[in-house]
Amino acid sequence: MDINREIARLNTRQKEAVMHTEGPLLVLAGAGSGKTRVITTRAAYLLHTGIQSGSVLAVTFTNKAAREMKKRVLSMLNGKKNRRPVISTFHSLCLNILRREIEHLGYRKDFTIYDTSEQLSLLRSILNDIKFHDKSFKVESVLDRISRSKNNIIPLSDKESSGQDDLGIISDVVYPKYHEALKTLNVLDFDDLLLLTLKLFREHPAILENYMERFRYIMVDEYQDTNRVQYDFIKLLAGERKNLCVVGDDDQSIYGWRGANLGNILDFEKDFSGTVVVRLEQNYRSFGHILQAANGVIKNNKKRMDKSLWTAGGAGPRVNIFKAVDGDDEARWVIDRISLIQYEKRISYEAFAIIYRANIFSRPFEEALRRKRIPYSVVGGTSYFDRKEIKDLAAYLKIIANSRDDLSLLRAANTPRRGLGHSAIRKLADFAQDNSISLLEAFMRAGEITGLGTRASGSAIEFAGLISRYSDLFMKNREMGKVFRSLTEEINYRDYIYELYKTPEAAVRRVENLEGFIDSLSHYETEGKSPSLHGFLETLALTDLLKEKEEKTGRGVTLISFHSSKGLEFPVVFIAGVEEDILPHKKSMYLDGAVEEERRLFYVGITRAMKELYITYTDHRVKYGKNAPATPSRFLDEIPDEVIKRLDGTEKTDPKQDEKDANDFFANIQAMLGSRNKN
DNA sequence: CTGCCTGATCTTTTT
DNA sequence: GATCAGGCAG
Repeated sequence: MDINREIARLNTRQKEAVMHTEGPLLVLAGAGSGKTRVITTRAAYLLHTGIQSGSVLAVTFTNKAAREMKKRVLSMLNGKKNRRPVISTFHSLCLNILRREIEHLGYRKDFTIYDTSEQLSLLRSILNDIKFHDKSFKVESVLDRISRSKNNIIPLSDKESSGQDDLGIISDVVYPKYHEALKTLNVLDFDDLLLLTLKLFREHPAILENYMERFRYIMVDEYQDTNRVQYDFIKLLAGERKNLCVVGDDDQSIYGWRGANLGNILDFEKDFSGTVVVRLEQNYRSFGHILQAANGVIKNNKKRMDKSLWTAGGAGPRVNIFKAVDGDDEARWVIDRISLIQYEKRISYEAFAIIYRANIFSRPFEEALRRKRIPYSVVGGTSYFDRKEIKDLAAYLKIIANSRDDLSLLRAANTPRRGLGHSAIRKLADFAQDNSISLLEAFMRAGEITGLGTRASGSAIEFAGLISRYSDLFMKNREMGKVFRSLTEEINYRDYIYELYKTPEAAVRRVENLEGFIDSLSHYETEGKSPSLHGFLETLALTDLLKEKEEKTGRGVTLISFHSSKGLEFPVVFIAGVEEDILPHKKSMYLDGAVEEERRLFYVGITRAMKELYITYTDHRVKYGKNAPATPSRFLDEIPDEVIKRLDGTEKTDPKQDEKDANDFFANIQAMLGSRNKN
């Protein structure tokens, strides 16, 4: 594909964004306005104008976005493989920098990364150590506080108005201990990746200078989702040159609750003088009526940059609103409707999505779908619980890669059981402490520990031997997959699985996971340029291999939360449970600005729809076991009357309008089938 | 260790 | 009302 032809296909605004290469640029990209296309074309264009390969940096939040962009840029750069931008997530960009430079901060180079569950077990063990057993505090909330303070995003109101609450006090006590523990374990958490890179840049201007020289053109995707640390990092890297292009949509900022700072995008012009602002308002996704509904809703927000979506396409059918009796009725009605549309119009089930506020609402829809034997897939939820075997084996790999990771060592040492009980572990840990050595070294020297039984010390020594033997093998051997397989065989992990899971089906599934895990290592090894165990563990930490597989297998009707739906599109969308206390959520009503975020959520949901949009709510809904009356969401009133079609007899509809709607819909089936891949 | 009971909680999620 | 974590007894 030729870059000039690509540019010729853009609209005026998009072109403006692509061709404006020097100085700060803010691209306000409305939903469905071809945002990704602009970023990728811009990257390709920059390289085309002769800018050095590797000087163009595009930062995203998710691996999925990064992957998609790489693919598209690559296809535009056909024949010029030597020219390619750096496209990376915040986290993996920082990880790469730290791998190279972290010694300047007094850390070791061979660190490994802890995921959330490992952070939690570390915290639990710290709380145990300080004999803090107050069960009114959840470890999760302590971790949340620590993470917030690491990201420098605790709202002032927390510290000042409410004073220091109890959770804050305990978090303040635990934070330094947690930090210290990570350092001795030679481990970083996700927040550290960003935070330490920022620290590195601040404390070592020469290093920052290096990276500023390297990345001369910076682009940031989903800028409305950046937090304080990310903002500082980008600002520092952009330096005086300020060839910084940020792309985002303040109207789609829905992650304020986890630290995203809407101010970053709203104040961009102020922060970077001379900013050029380009608004992308032409929408290529949805019919006009859907956009009118979206515009009508979002314009009620005070904190936003004024803009409004439009389409060169048709108005399409009106937005359908249905009031159900209760939650079950709502689910039944939605599924009947899906069934009807799919039968009449011969569209595949993949064309439908049901969007809700909280994952718990998927339940009645799942049941109704199952009853009708309609295929579906639920996106999100916490399904990553059932991967114990992955965590077990990852613990082995982690202690092999990082001999200081005591926590992983403990997990590995007892799975499968190796006859090392509480007291033996206690003695080993004390010995390590007294001699200020790592736990693994203590295992090696278990023979020296007085009061440790011969059986226990034998076990410990044997385990330490196993780890060091495999450390060597992983270092030397080029076939890590094979080495790993022999490790799992040596520890009889398969037998352990069969022992653990009574039913054969469960055991078989686990064994499949085990096999899949080994395969993913082999696969990583053959794909990558210079594979290493550390590299594999990084991929594991920064990308969820299992989850990505699930995404691909996603079949049938999609059940999804507002949050997860961002960035996706579906021909026919149902938004369910549009009621007060659900949307806006009950807990958002007291928080300043939170209702506006709820409104954005609704806006995101509406703008997922390409051809048809259905909004449902109920008269009564079962809440906490009680059947309580429900009130339609205040946001419903914000949709202009003329684009609404009531399907519940609340309003008399003009039969002629109905016929017109049906015709519009029919006329667009072709488009619906052929336009899944926009842009 | 396992399984049962009790009580607390009931938004959203990526890396 | 359902679910899950943590406590406690066996």
